[in-house]
Amino acid sequence: MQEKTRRSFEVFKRNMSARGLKWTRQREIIAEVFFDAGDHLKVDELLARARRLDPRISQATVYRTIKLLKSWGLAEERRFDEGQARYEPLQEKGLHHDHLICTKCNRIVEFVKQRIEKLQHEVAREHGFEVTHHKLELYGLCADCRRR
Amino acid sequence: MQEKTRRSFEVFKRNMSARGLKWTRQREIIAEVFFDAGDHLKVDELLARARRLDPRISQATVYRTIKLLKSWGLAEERRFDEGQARYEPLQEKGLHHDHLICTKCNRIVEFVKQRIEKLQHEVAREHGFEVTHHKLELYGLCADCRRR
DNA sequence: TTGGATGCAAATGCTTTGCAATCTG
DNA sequence: CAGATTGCAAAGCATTTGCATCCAA
Repeated sequence: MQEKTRRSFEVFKRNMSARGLKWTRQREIIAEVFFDAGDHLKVDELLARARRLDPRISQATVYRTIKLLKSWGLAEERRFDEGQARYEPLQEKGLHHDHLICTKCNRIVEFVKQRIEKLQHEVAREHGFEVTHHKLELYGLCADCRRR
Repeated sequence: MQEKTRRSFEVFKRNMSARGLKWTRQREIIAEVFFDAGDHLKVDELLARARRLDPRISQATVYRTIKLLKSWGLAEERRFDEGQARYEPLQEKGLHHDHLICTKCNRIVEFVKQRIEKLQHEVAREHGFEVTHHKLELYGLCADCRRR
């Protein structure tokens, strides 16, 4: 298990006991797989990886566990232009990032651009809005796919 | 019917005959309601309005008509943080805009910010990407809801 | 007349939920 | 042991589709 996985893992575990919830084999496996992946996994991918460690894990449990992770700020749901949602481990708060998505190979690259965030707040202010969160997705071809 | 509605309406009609498709009562009503609304309608809202003009129109036909509108660049599908998609009439090409969405009253405000678009291309270039389209949504409270 | 269009209901794909059986604290 | 959790299958939603009927060209 990677170091950052361990940290998130512990937070998850602590949240469980703090709320009188139970620490089960399923939750342990799902959390480990999820935090270790670091990727933008879909539920079926997460389920497949979890089942390598224990074939009896059900899809329902994966959905239920993700819901807990989301509610405690440990996971974020992303909906790109696909049918299913993807989930991504959230490390420390405040480090918001956005995504570049290759429409050919589905590669997902994260980026941070302070100046864009600033301009967003500027736009919001002009319209009297107070922004709580935002979504910025850039779709196109990645370097590899452009060459082909 | 508004003037801009009429223009889109004619483009739609011309596309029909040019492709050997038929101009039906349903398509006429759905297109008129859609272009006149100018808003970000959900399918059930569009259906309700269409049924005021003809109660027999089916949901399936609304979905099928929207699919045509999308494929000809006359409608754009938007997926904010809701279950259902919203559709918006697309006037002339090239005038891209983004959205501010009030999480309390669901008001949707459109905006254009050239400098953000520029920065997006800059980010893409840094990562070797070639952007074809993007999605920028700012969620928060609108001026009215902030006061309350 | 005839192939496209419609309405209906059934089918989909993703996600959620009810419930009996099974575990954890 | 009580109450939380799980697996399973059924239910929910938004959207799509098969098919018999209908209609525009």
